[in-house]
Amino acid sequence: MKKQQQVTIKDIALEVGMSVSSVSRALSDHPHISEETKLKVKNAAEKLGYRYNALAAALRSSRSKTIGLIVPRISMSFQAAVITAIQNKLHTDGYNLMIFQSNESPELEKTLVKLLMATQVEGLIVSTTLYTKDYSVFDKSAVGGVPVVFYDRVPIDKACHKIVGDEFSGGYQVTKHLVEQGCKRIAHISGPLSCSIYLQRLNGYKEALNEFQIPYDENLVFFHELNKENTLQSCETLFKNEQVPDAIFACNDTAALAVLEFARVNGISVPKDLKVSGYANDSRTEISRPEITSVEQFPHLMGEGVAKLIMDLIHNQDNQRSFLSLTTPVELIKRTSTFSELSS
Amino acid sequence: MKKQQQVTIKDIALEVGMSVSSVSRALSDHPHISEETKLKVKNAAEKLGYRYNALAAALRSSRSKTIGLIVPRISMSFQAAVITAIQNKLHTDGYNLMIFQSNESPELEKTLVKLLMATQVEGLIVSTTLYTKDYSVFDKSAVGGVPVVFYDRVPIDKACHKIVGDEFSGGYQVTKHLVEQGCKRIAHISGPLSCSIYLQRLNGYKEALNEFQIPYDENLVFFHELNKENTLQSCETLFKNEQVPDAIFACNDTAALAVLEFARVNGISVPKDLKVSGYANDSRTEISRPEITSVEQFPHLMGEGVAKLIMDLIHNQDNQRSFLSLTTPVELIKRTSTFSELSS
DNA sequence: TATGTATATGCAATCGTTTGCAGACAATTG
DNA sequence: CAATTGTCTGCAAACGATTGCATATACATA
Repeated sequence: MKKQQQVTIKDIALEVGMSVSSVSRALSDHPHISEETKLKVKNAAEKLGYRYNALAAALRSSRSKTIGLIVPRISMSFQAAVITAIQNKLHTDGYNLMIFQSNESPELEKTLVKLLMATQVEGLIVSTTLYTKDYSVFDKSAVGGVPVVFYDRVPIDKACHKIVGDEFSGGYQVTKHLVEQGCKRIAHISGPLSCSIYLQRLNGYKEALNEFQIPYDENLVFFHELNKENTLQSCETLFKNEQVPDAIFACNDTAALAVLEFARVNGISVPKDLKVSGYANDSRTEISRPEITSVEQFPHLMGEGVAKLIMDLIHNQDNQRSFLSLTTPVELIKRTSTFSELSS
Repeated sequence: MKKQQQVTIKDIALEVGMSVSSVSRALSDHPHISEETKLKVKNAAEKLGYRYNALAAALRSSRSKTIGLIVPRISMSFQAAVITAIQNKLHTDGYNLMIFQSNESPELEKTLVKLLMATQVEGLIVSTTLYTKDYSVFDKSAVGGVPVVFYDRVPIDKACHKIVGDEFSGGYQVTKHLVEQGCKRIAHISGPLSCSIYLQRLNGYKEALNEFQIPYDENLVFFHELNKENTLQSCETLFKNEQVPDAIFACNDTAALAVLEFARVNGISVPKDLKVSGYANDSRTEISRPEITSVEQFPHLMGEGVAKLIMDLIHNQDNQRSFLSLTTPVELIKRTSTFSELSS
């Protein structure tokens, strides 16, 4: 007694005394089949315990009804929210989502692309690792013409379909807000510039500085993975100088929290002596004391945009030669970490 | 110019002047093929831009190399961590994971099971919704003998393969700790008892009360989804009585945070007048002020256990009639939300 | 020389669907 | 009544791999 024999449409055909083709059509509600037979067939299917074999169908029709997604990690709350939105939307269109995590490794990312292509996905959705530089695996030729949509972290300098948050504006708004709070020496703790989002936020930061005629000081800017350890390290460096910063704009909330911890340990008062902003507006920003100013990215909006776009691309496989790009809004959420006690 | 023609092993066979069977075997490193031809075939594959079609292989061999997973939502940090562990482990074994979210809906959960069965997964991993009561879709007959492993939230009163945290112990430890801190009226904010974890934690709670001869008072116990709104509501109720609680044991950290908020708003001092514990030890517990006592569940351990178990079950499809159950440890993490100021 | 063994390859069926085409039959039309 | 149309159903060839079995060759052994 091993693998119990599967019930196939052939068995149903035998049961109701019809051909497999008619059974197939009956099950998929083909208009050329009479209601009567449809009912008969469906009942027989039920009775025999038939289970549809999507694999066989996909093979024959070369429509797998599956979309692949590659993301650095699902544990980032922003990503989890985007993915959920994508998945829900795709589900209503009868598509499944195959989710893989690259763990920030470009090599693994490459492997996963191939893996997904092997499973015959009809579309590919990608938010790249921090270090992805070689985008050749995503080339039209490499993916065999399967549509690819990037979101959030997208290729720099490469035309592609993409949906991104308005990172420039986010960077700009945070910085401007800090300036307006009276800050003059605004440090920026950024991720690696190989990653699109950090590049754009940096540009926004520079733009705001420029607008207010504050010189860009590269001693105030750091590029590294935005975890706690690295951030503490950067704070260390920042506060070793005689000229200490009066604000720190960190590029995610984990980093902002680390800054707060540093401040606490070193007796620096936030927001009085140091103003701190994060980015992404994850749920910890509200819980922290002080609450942390951050930038909301509306992951749900982005997810829906991604899903809509990929479905469009799949359905209009015309000789699509141009690329679509959508920018979703951001919103600065001002909280106590950036308000001087006077104004609060 | 539509769907560009796929390169198949047939094309390779043509190219190198061999049969498809030999090509197939060469590509999969079959021992009966000479190294020489293997090389020749692989080069030709590379040259022609061949991409393996996992669908076709799965259909023929009836081994899809895919495992399905259904989880209430991936945005819970505990779940994200478990999933990541599972996925990494399965990947090393050449298996893919297809992740679906039930959004706490038993109906959707049922649909997803069928969907996954249709895609011919070789195994199914499930953490149920809060309200799943009908487990018939997971019956051996319903899933066609595909192994099913439950984790975290598992069927109550139904023999099955499962991996669970030591919820009883968690509930017991939290309660005992609160008693030892001098609490006499310990409220318990629990999830619905249709969900295994809450049932077990409640039992642990009762056990500890019993041990210290504190009567179980059902006015102190609440059952509902553990979101902020519900929890605030329960606090409201609790503090309307003349006999207010001196501790609240909430069954997740979101609820514990809501309790803290309630306390803050109502001028109740934590931990002095009210001690608060959460569960799951998510990253917010450390950030909150006061920091929240919680229970670490070691999601990574659980994930690895799940992956190992499902692989075992797949590889030993013997007439397996008995069920395996693994209980992973928990650890009480004591923080300031439960320490009276005297002892701190 | 006949037999046995090991190594390398090919034949052809098979997995469970989908789908273009053709055929059967009834109903409608001029 | 013949011709046309419409409705329903069946045939058989795919889709792209895997795999049991047979075969071919070479070499060693009795």
